[in-house]
Amino acid sequence: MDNRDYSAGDMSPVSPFSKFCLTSLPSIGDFSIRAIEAMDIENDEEIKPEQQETPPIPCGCQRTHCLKLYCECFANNRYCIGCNCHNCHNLPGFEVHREEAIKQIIERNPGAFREDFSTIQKSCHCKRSNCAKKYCECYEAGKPCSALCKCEGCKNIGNQ
DNA sequence: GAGTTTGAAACT
DNA sequence: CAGTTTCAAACTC
Repeated sequence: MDNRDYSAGDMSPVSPFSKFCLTSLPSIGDFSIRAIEAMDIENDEEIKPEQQETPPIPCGCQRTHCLKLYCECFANNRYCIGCNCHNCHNLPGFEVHREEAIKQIIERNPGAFREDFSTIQKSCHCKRSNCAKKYCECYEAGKPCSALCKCEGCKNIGNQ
């Protein structure tokens, strides 16, 4: 008996890293199906945004193949669906590339893809926006800046 | 729509 | 760890 994990459903063993992704990043599974469906209709202009559960936030990445955290889709554990990106590798057909990229990012920052990402207190380093524009991640998240932030001239201090 | 500004992410 | 560069989005015109 080999003790490799074949739970992915095909004949390929599941690496520890893949297993991590499958178990810790459940949204990938959901979106892989949607992404494949979306690929079939990518030229169909009749897509109705209001029918989609999660409003798409299309990226426009040009240089990163959507495999770095600069890409909003990739950073949120989503495949690129209906995006305006170029040479996108954040798609079901590039799993090897994706896994390698995710692995690198997790090595650098183990919390980068945490499932409860949205609940983590963000911290910013804004200097010029006064944390009053969406350049500021705290502001964009609708949360006041905290002691974790190192911003200057912060006006995002909640309702005071 | 083109160009500028911004700050996170990535890199050194 | 700090400084610098790269990047894509937010913003302005």
